[in-house]
Amino acid sequence: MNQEIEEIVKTMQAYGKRVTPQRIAIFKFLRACKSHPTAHEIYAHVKREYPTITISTVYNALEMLVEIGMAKELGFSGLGSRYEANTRPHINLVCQICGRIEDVDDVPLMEEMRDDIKGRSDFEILDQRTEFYGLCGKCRKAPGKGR
Amino acid sequence: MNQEIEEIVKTMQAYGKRVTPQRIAIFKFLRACKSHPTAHEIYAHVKREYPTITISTVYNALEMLVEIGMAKELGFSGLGSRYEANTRPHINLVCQICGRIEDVDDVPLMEEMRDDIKGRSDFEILDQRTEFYGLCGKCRKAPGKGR
DNA sequence: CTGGGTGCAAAACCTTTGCAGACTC
DNA sequence: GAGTCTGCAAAGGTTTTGCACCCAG
Repeated sequence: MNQEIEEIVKTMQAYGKRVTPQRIAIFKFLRACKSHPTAHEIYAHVKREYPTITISTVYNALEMLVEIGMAKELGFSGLGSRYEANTRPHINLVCQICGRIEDVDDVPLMEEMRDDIKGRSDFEILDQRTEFYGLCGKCRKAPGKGR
Repeated sequence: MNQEIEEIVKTMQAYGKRVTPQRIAIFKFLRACKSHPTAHEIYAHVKREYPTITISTVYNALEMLVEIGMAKELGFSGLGSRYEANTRPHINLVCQICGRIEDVDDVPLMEEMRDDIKGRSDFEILDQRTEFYGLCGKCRKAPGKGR
């Protein structure tokens, strides 16, 4: 953990961003939490430690984390955005029943696809997002147990 | 065009949905429009032909189209959702300057990736979304000309 | 005719903005 | 100390909801 915190502190400083305890707390939660939380979920969690924090501070911090490349924002239909600290290219498996999101890392095909697109168009790729929607293992086995 | 309309009418009927002129107009626009419009853009366009239509009817129709598999909704951070009638698996290239979205069809790697994920996890894949973010050809050549 | 859809208004929700005071650097 | 960030309040924009009337089946 300390190592990760040092990394984020250095990155923030490199970008001229100020290191505040609220920002550290938000990042720590995002890093530890595998569930791709919404801004409100992050807010609810961090509020335990910093009861005076507001949602606007959370949005502010998240925007900054995305800007310096330490977080990613995933916009979904209607439900608002979810955030994740896994910034390496990976695939998200989104369960349509329980809403949970699993990561799948180390997918060499993602790079292949990137190269394929590069060869086909004059689009300059800077970032990517790959998602599969369906049913996670739990929800397949336990129908009707969703949110 | 008539063929496509017949197809959507049949599909709607198969799902027990009512076929209204507003819904046809919305679908026709979505089918013809390559720009992945927002609900408001669709509303603005269809309003020319049906001046009494409201945004809630548009949302209603779009929800139905997504439900019966004739349209897809792409949620983005903050800016609201965009809709498309291209329901085959494809890649979207999203320009971060001008906001335009290009489709890339016929990417066999998408299927390979699907199979790869199937082999790795017990997640049942029903749908997918693949996007690359960056600069489209025009915006690469003409910097500062964005929206 | 019957139920679903449209259109209207209002509400709900998420996110952004403006600003005074606090804190990092 | 200077300037950014926080916290508070309010606004903005998108999407949803409730309901009377209307129309497709």
